Amino acid sequence: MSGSSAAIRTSSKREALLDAAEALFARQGYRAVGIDTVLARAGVAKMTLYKHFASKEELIAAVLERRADAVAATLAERIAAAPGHPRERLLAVFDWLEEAVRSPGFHGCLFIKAASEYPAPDDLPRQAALAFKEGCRQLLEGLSRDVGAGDPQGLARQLQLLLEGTLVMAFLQRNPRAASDARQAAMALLEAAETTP
Amino acid sequence: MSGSSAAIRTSSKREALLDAAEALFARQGYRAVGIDTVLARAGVAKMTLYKHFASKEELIAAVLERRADAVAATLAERIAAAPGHPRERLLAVFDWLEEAVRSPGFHGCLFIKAASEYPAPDDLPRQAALAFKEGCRQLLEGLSRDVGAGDPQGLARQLQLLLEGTLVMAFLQRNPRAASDARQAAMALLEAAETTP
DNA sequence: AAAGTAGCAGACCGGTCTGTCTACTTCGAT
DNA sequence: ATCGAAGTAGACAGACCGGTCTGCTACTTT
Repeated sequence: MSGSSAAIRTSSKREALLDAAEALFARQGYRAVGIDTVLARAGVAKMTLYKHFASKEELIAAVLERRADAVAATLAERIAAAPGHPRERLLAVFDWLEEAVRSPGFHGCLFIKAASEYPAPDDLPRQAALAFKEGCRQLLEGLSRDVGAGDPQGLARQLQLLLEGTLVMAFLQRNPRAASDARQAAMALLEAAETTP
Repeated sequence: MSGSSAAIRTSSKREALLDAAEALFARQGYRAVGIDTVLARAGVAKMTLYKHFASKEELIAAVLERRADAVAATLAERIAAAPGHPRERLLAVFDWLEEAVRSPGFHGCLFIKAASEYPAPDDLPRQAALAFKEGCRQLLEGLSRDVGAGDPQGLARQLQLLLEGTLVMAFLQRNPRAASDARQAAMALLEAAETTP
């Protein structure tokens, strides 16, 4: 089995580590969870972890990158499945948000928390978080352009504030209501941006 | 000096500890900073810390409570100083936000980060964060009522999303632009809420 | 002057952290 | 059958953690 270094990148042990790490970090925080806890949950030996990742920080970064890809794929899917009207496609993002926040596995935004715990500019987790949020912004900007907003970049940034605010408040209050508030606010901003070119 | 327990609560050592802790926690995170680092910065002995606070977690909670009071006082002041029009008073909150986010001492919201690092429902820091954000919501609700919004509670929750989103994005991007986006979005939401009672 | 107290420095405790290393097993490919 | 890679268990290092405890100093109150 898997003798090449390409295979290492998709090793089942590697996936098990990422699964365990993501679940534990999401629930308890990054610094609060030790390597040994991750190993025990993944059923993997310590040396195997350090064969795949140079350090705990790189493990965290890998978790974030995998999660970023998963979110991007899900969002693309939802947008493609939405009715053709650009407005509906943009609102599909907020529909996804509502679902994400309602999910029992939701324990706050993995990226925001990562940046909170590794705040130095050159910390890997912070960089991964920044890259992900920039990707979200670009997605919203494209959708904003499609709806014909006068200032699609500005609208995208405003919508992102609603999105991030929802992630924070839903986590803090343990209550998904923020998501419907965000959707309603997004519609209002959308209307204002459409009529004010 | 200060022999009574009332005096202990305003001891200069206590203030020094809170000052040092707040500065260090804000910059590096709560779990990343050890007790000894706080002690060294405050110039205080370990036993003195544990005379004032039962644990590190209670120190953190005390930092958050003091900060909550300070923010509430500043906000009340700004609102009182704003022109009489209710709309201007509400926007004064966003003016404060812009200043807070522009300040060189800004390293993200102390409360959001506390909840990220101590996410269990019965963790003191999380509870302090929740209480503070609820206070913010109530403040916004009062101001929303004053401007004559049809649904002041809903508007307040929407505005809070913008606020929290700004704190997150300004921290992540190390860029205060989010604050002006939030202000602009707030004005749009305000207008929509005024005309749609 | 005497007594009490707030604060000091720093040793100390048990435990946990990340990361390294060794010796052994498992198993597929040759 | 054998060789080598991947993985395992677990000891180990060295640092650091939060928290406790013991003396000692200096000052305030009586």
